[in-house]
Order: sequence, then C-alpha cells, then structure tokens
Amino acid sequence: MNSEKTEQAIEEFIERLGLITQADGMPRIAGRILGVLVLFDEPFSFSQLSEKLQVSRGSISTNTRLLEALAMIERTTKPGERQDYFRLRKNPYDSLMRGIQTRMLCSQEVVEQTREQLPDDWVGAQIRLKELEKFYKDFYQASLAITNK
Amino acid sequence: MNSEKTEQAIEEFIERLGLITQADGMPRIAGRILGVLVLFDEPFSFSQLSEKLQVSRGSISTNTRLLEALAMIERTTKPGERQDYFRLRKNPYDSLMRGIQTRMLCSQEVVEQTREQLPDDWVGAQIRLKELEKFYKDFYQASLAITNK
DNA sequence: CATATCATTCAGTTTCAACTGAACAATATA
DNA sequence: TATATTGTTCAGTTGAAACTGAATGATATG
Repeated sequence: MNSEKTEQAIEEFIERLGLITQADGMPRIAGRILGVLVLFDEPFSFSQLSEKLQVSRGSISTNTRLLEALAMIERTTKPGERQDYFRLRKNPYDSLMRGIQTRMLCSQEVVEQTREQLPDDWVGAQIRLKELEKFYKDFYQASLAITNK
Repeated sequence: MNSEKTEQAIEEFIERLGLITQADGMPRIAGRILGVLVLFDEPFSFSQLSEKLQVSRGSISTNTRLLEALAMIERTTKPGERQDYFRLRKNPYDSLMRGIQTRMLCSQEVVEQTREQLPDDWVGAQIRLKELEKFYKDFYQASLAITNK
C-alpha cells in the first residue's frame, strides 16, 4: 500500500496533467490517462482505467484511440486474457511536436500566400505580414530543433 | 477601390487567422481583429471593426481589451473625436511567447514536484517523469530562444 | 443641465466539443 | 449454440466558453 503522501501526489498529478492537456487543446481525459501511464510501470487495462478515473468506457475508448493515433501510448494484450492493456510508448512526445510543427507550417503558408496576393505598394501590410510570417517560421524552426536534439 | 483578387485575399486572411487563433486557444474574433489590424495601416475604430467583422459591439469590447491585455494592439484616439481607434503594437507576438513560456514553466514545475514527492524506488515513474520534465524544459528553452533572437 | 455619443458590463443565448451510456459487434468460453 | 466478456459506435446530454444586445456608465458638447 502506498503512503498517504504518495497517494495524494498521484491523484494531484493525474488531475493537473488533465488540466494542462486541456489547456493545450486536447481532451482532459486524454491527459488523465497519460498521467496514469506515466506513473505506473505495469500496463493498465481498459477497465482499470475506467475505474481509476471514474469515466465511462466510451470515453476511455475514444481517448485511448486518440492517444494511440498520436503514437503516445500503445495497446498490448496478455496471453490468455481478452482485455486490452495500455502503456506509454517510447518517445511519447514526438508526435505532439510534429503536430505543432505542421500547424506552424500551415499558418506560415497562409500568411505567405496572403502577402503574395496583396499589391506590393501596400507597404505597411507587407511588412506586418512578413513579421507574422517570421513568427511562425521561428516557432517552426524552434520546434524542429527540439525533436532533433 | 481594391481589386476583386485583393478583396478576396483580405477576407480569406481575416477568416483564416480567426481559425488559427481559435486553434491556439483564443477566441476566434480576437484573431479576426488581429487580421484586420495586420492588413490596414490606418487605425481602425471601434465601430469600423464591429461593422467590418459583423459582430456585436460587446464582442469588440471584450476582444480588443483581451488583445490590449496581451499587448498585441494599442488603443489610440484622434483629436476632436471621441471614438477609440486600434492599431497593432510593435513586437505584437512577444507576449504570446511569454504566455507560452510561463505555461511551460508551470507544467515543468508540476512534474518536478510530483517526482520529488514520489519514492526513489519507483524507478520507472521517476524516469518517465524526468522525460516529461525534459519535454517541457526543452520547449521552454526553445521559446526563450525565439524571443532572444 | 440636457442630450448625444461612445465603451463597458452582464444576464441570457448560442454553439460546440466532450462525455455518457446503451446498443451493437466481436471474440472467447462453457 | 448459448452465454459472458470486452471494445466500439453513436445518439443524446452536459458543460463551458463565446457571443449578443440591452442596460449602464462615462464623457463630451450644446
């Protein structure tokens, strides 16, 4: 059995990671699932997740599939058991970074295309659009740098 | 009068920037206001914004104040007029970056504190928490690098 | 002071994504 | 084959944030 202090740290971390994840534009429950899988070595079963987090099986299904699609977790099975188990993948945060990268790239392209379509003599607009473009480009480069470190 | 092509580029940019901004967790209208102020040299009045974007004065009020709070736009007045005017500030994206930085810092601290509160012999958890911590730290450093460039 | 012109506030509405839970599908076991 | 167990889907609900618009507040002008 875990100590009171440990137990509290666990619960708080799971909850906090849910909030952080939500602030980053993902469902809160996805973050809470991640929280569990970060903390525990043994793969967690579908039912255990549902029970531990007190959310419906439907929600577990949706969010585990989301995290699988993001390549952050993986599904495993145990011999002689029908249940699915989940655990954190290697380099779980790579695909998050890749998502940010493509978003920055898209945004940059939107701005670039707008700039090209506007008259050259809109000097002010051209300047400000270039600044915005630079912002997205810099951000893109920075996030590239993280993954390639 | 603007050419048809120019007009379309303007409308599309404003709309797109609204969507991008929303995807980044801010209200869509804030992004659309930004779009207008990026494109036009002359300060836009409160009423002009409301008319151009076809949204209520209440929404303009809320979102201009948000963008002011983020130091992305500034409010000006013209002598002999009571209306408020708005224009893009210098370095409009600095405070966005600062926002990201503080969020990354907070997240990193949450993870760090959790790790400290957990037993040392939870080896796996310690490792995975350190990885997550590294993710936030790297992201923080990268965003620092952008602003200091 | 009365009126007009603005910006702000806030209660109500709308909207949209997340979540639930029941129905369904798939698979194993008796 | 019948039953049990498990994951998925989807229609409906919920909840939270954004938006509206009328009321209010503030300020200038006659």
